[in-house]
Amino acid sequence: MEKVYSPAAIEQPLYQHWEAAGYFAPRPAARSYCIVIPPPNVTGTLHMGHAFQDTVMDALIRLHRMRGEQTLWQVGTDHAGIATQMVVERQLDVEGKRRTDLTRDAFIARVWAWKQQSGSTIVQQLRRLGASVDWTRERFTMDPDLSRAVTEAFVRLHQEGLIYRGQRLVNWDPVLGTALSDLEVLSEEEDGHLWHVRYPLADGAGQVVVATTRPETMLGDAAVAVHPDDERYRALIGRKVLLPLAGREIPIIADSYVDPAFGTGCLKITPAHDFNDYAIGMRHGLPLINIFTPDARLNDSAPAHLRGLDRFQARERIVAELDAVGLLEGVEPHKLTIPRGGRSGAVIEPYLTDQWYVRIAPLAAPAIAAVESGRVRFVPENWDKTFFQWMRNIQDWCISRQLWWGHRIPAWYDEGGEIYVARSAAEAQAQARARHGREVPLRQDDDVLDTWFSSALWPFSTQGWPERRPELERYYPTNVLVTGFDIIFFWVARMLMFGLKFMGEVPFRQVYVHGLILDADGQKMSKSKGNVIDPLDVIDGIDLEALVAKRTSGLMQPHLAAAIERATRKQYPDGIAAYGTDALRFTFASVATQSRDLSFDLGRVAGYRNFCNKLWNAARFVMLAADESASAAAAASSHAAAAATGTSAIDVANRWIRSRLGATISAVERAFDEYRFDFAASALYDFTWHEYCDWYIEIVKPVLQDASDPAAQHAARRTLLEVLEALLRALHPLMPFISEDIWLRVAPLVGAGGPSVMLAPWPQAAQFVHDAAAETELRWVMQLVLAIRQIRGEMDISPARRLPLLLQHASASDLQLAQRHHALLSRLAGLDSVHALAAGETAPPAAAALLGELSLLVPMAGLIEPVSELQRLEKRRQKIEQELTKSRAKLANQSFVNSAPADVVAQERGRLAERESERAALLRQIEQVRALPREGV
RNA sequence: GGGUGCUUAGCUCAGCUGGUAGAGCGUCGCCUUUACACGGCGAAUGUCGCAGGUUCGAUCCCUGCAGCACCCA
Repeated sequence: MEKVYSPAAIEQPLYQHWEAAGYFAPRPAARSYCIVIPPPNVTGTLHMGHAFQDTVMDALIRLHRMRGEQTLWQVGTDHAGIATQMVVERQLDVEGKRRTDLTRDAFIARVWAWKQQSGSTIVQQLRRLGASVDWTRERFTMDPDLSRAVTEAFVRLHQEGLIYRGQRLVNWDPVLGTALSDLEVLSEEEDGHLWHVRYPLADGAGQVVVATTRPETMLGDAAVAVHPDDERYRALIGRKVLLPLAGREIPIIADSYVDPAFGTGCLKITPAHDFNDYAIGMRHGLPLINIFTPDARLNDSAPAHLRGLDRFQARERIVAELDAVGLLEGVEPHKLTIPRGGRSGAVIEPYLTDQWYVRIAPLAAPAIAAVESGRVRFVPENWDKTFFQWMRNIQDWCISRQLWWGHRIPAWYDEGGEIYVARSAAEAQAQARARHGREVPLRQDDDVLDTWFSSALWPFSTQGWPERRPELERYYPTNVLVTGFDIIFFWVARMLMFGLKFMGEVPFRQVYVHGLILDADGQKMSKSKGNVIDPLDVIDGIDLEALVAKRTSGLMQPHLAAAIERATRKQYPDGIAAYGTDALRFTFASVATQSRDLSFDLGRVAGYRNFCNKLWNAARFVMLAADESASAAAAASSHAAAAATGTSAIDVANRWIRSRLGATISAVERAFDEYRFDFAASALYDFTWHEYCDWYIEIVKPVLQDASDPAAQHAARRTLLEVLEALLRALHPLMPFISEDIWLRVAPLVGAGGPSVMLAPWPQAAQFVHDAAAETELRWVMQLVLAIRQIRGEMDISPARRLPLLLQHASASDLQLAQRHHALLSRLAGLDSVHALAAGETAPPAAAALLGELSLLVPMAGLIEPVSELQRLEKRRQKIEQELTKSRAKLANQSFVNSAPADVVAQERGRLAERESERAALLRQIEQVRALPREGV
C-alpha cells in the first residue's frame, strides 16, 4: 500500500470494474428494495443538490444490497421540455436560424441529435459519485415505452373526465410563447409604480380615480369596482364611466374583494388579464376583452394607433396620452409582486387561451388520504403539513405547453373542431369515422405535455407500465423516495396522485425529504452570487484560475464578474484541492441532519479526506502486522473466538474492541433506519479514529513487538484484521471506494474473500457481542492513561521522559488491573515503573490525579514545579467546589428530594459523595505541595 | 396577509421521551514515538436569541417578543 491515500488512483478503475462486472444489477432474493432516482434533466449537469441526494440514495442502496435484498436503483433522465428546447434554439440562433425556419420534425430530429451527443453529461458525472445504479435499465422519459405510458395515462384520464380542454386564464410566457403551470412561475417583489388615473363618468357628472400598477391593461377594462360598504362611492354603484382612450362605457360595480384602503379604493377590472379580475368578472358576468397578441403586443382590440406596441412601450404611451388629456392624477413608487417565468425570466402575462387541464380534486383526495393514513410517510414527518396545505388548496393543473419538444398531446380535431382523444392517429380516425360515418381529415393538437406529467408516471412507467411485467410487480411500490422539499409539489404530490390512480397503490412507502445544500455561510448557491461549488471540482480539485473562469463566465449580469472574482480569489487562494469522492460523500452524510438548510463547508471535506487517510494508514499498519504471519493467521482461524472470552490483557482488549464495533454497527443501522446519515457518519468516524486507531492499535503495538507470547500476538493480529474487515463493510455504503480498495486486500486474510465488498454481507452486530466487563476494564485503563497524560501535558514534561507512578488507596481490583495491564500502561502513559503504596505509607511530594478512590501520584523529584502543580490543583478544586455547591443546594431542597424520581435523587447523592471525597483528596494534596520548600527564587 | 422552520463554543452544526451542554474545523502549548504531520499528546472557550410561564428542575414543554430563512397568496 502507498503511504498516502490517493483517491484519484483508486476510484475510477474500481467503478469501471464494478459496472463492467454487472454488480449494480439486482440479484434475485426474497425481499426486494427499490429506489427510483429523481430523473435529472437531460440538459443538466451535476450540482451539489444532486450529489448530496445521490450519495444518500447510493448509501441506502448499497446497504440493502449488502443485506442480501434484491436491490434496484432505477436510473434515468427526463426530457425537460422547455429547457431542452431552449438549448437547441440557442444553437440555431448561432446559425442565424429560428425554430420556425425548420419543420417540426426537423427540429425534433435536431433535439435528438443534441441529446445523443451531450445529453449524457449528468449520467457520466453520476458515475464519478460511485452511484451503483443499474445502467442496463437506464430510462428516458421520451423513450418509446415511456411515451406510450404517457399517452395511455392521458387517454384514461380523459375517458374518465379527469382531463378537459378549456379556455381559461393561464400563466403565459410571451417570450417562450407557452403556458406554464402555477409552479413554474416565480413571483418576486420588485419596484414599480402606482398610477392614479381619472375615469370620467359617462354622464359627465364627475369622475372616479382608479389606482393601477398596469395602466396599459386599461384598454381591456370591463368595469370599475368599489367595495359595497365604501361610503365614498356608494352613490356611484350601477352608474357608468367612459373608459379613456378606448371610448367604451363600462359599469361601476360593487364587490367585497376590493380593499377600500388600497390606492383610491376604486379598482379597474380587466378580466382577461388578471386572475383576480377574472374571478370578479365571472361573478358579475363581465366580458373578457383580450388586448394582447401571444407575444404581448396590443392587438386589434386596441385603438388603431396603439396596435402592435409591445406591452411595456404601450404602458409609456398610454400614461403619456392620459397625462396629455389631463386624466393622469399622479404616480407614486410602489413595490409589487412580479411573476416571472422560471426558465425565460420574462414577466408572465395572465392570458386567455385554450389549454388542457387535469381536474385535480378527485386525484388529490386519495393522495391526501394516503398520507393521513400513514401509507406514505414523510421523513421528517413535519413535511406532511406542507404537503397537506398545498393539496387542500390545489388548483387544476394546466398540462399543455406550446412547445415542440415533448409528448405530443394525443388529441385530434376534425374540421368542425370536434375532439378525438386516442392512443394513435388510427384510433382517432376510427372514432371520427364512427361519428361522421365517413373518413374526415384530422389534425393532431400541436401542443405537448408538461414534462412533469411524464415524471409523475416515473415509478411505474420505468417498469413497463401499462404492461404488467414481473419487474413492475416486484418493484412497485418502491421503498423510499429521496428528494428535496422544493419539489414536493412539482413531483412528489403528482407521483402520488398518478400512482394511486393508475396502480391503485402509493408509489413509495416513505419520502425522505432532505434540506437544501447551501454554501459555508448559509447562502444559497447561485451563479449570480458566484458561490457555486461543483461537486466534481471537490473530487478532482481545481486551480484558482480555472475556478475564477468558471464562476465568471456565462453570467446573466456580467457586471457582477469583478466582485465574484475578488471574492473567489480571497476565499480560495489556492483553488480547491482534490479530496476524492469518498471524502465528499462522507461530508454529505455528516451534514445530512434534519435541518432544511445544510451548509457545505470545504473544511469538513478536508477533515473527512484526512479521515480517509487515517483509515488508509491504519490498514497499512494492519497489513504490515499481518504480513509477518499471514499464513499462520489464515491457518488458525478459530483462535479469535477463544480470545473473546480470555482475561489476559490482550484478550480483554480484543473483547473490548469487538464489543465497541458491535455497538457501532448497531448505531449505524439505527441511524440508517431513521435516515440520520449524520449519526451514521459520526458513529463510524468515532469508532474508526477514536477507538480503533487511537486505542486499539496503540494497545496492540507492544503485544506485536513482544515475541515471547506468540498466542497473544496471534490473537491481536486476528482481531486487528477481523475488526478492520467488518469495519470496512460498515463503511462501504458511505465510502464505497476506499472501503473496496482496502477490503480486497484485507478480506482474504480473514478467509472472507469475495469479488467485492459491495457484494459482501452487511456486518452483523451479533458477531461482535457486547462485553460490559471488557468495556469497564478498558475504561479504567484509559482513564488512568489519560490522567497521567494530563499531568504530563500540563506540567510540560517531555513525552520522552519516562515517569514513575505510585498508586495510593488502591483497591484489590485496582491492583489486579494495574498488574494485568502493566505493560500497556507503561507504554501508553510513558511510565517506567508502577508501585502501590502500602496502607499508611507516606507518599513523596508528587503531582496527583484521582481515579475514584484511587490516587495516581507522579513524584515531583525535580521535574515538576510545586508552584505549577499547586495552580493545577487549585483550578481543579475550584471547579469541584462549584459543583459541590450546586449539588448541595439541590439536595437541600426538600421539594427536589420529595418530587424527583428516586434514581435521580440517588444519582445526585452519589455525585455529591464522589465530589466530596475528591475534594478531600485534593485538599490533602494541596496541603502537601504547599508544605514543600520553594525552589529557585 | 397565511404557513413552515431556524437562533447552542470564533466558524459550521449535533443534542434521544425535561435531570448540571457535545463534534468537526479553527485557536494555544508540547512532540521528527518505527500506520498516518492529511499525524500524536494536552489545553482553553458557551447568561443554549430575549422576556415570561409550567415544573423540585427547562437548551429541551407553553406563551409573547425580536432577528433570520423558506413556502404560499
